[in-house]
Amino acid sequence: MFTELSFSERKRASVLLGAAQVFIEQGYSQATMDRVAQAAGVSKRTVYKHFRSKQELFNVVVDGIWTRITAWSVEWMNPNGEPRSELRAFANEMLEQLLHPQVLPILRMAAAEFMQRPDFGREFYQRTGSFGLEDLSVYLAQAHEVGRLEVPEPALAAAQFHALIKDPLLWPQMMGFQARPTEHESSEIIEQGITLFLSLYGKKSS
Amino acid sequence: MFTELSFSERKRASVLLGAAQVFIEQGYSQATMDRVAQAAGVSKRTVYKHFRSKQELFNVVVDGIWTRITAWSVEWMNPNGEPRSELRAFANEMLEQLLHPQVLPILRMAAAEFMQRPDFGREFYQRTGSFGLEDLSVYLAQAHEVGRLEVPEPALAAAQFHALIKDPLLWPQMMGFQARPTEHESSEIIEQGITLFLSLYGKKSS
DNA sequence: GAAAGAGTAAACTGGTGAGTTTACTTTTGG
DNA sequence: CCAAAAGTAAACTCACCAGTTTACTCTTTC
Repeated sequence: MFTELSFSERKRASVLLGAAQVFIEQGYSQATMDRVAQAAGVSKRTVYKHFRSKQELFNVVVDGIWTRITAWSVEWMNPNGEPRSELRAFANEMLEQLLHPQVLPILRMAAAEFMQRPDFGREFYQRTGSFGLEDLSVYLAQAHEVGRLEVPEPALAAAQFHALIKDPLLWPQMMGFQARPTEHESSEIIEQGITLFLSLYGKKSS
Repeated sequence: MFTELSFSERKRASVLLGAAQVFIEQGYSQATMDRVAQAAGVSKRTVYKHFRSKQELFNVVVDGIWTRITAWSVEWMNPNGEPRSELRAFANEMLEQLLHPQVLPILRMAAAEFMQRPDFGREFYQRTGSFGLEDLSVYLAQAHEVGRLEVPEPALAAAQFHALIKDPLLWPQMMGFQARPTEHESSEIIEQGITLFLSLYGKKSS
């Protein structure tokens, strides 16, 4: 069943959609409210009916995208499963989130924006930093418990694994390269990352 | 012997200094040319005598800081040295560059700016991506040659080591945390990173 | 030491863009 | 069906800021 949206609610949704599009392709300061209204197919006055200011609109847009994207949890990780394939699944899932076409522009704008607003920046990081980091940490601890892995410091190890996968794929994207890595490149990085990771934390027996 | 600077050259230097300061603390679009002139202790007209436009001034400032910072080479790495201490020295040197107080704002502005200018972004990345990556790769290849390490794919391994050190320290900074990591935190990350790295690429004998 | 080139302060131009107002039309809900 | 709430288009206010002009003064150089 579809949720019925009133006329007004539909307009509000249009504004958010248009704003997301414009902010993502122009960045905060380049985006104009006229452009937003145009992209939303709505009058400028309507934009201001729903959102007090450009800044407020921006906050709502970022928050919406961000919530949708970071709302994944990794409860499905199985401590008794074969570590290599558990880690592979995690890595693929993480990349799915990170390389989502809406994420990168948000990260970039965020980096620039938060130069001015360190308070907001901190709160933002709580969510960014995550990207499944805590869940991974929990999995590692459990797998250690169960004897599948040997991970005395799960939090540290989780950060290391995270870095091995995230950095080589995200950093070049952040810094100007726009081509999304090919399936082949990503899986090379993932497999080699896992190999390195397991060389220290894997059970010698397996 | 000091290089003598003419009156005019000194003014130009002031402009660059003031501009660097203003751009770093305000970001490109927030910074105004009046503010730059003021910070430089110079009239606005003089700013425009030396630089055609705000954009040109920005380019020169970024380029200057960037060149100064990335102009380090790692020729001193010794393939016959003890790998752990060679890697430790490399990591410390890299952090020195990365956490330089002028670098972070530039990285952030770059991320935001280059959203609009992918061409410049690419060139920028050649230098960013590096941060000693190539030198590290060469070292690993040589150490492999000499039998100190076992690194069949030096470029890949270099990227992995880079990620292990860079990501956990730089990413939180990028995304809003402003406190520079303590000496203790960094060295923990470095030591654990090296341990993981050597567990796969180190000679079993050593 | 005088002309040319560089610097200064302050006012000005022109464009842009956030947010508002106006005069009107459309949608909604009792 | 009819008020009031919401929407529309377009013109308007107002602040801000890149870049220029003016009417001077200070440095340099020949």
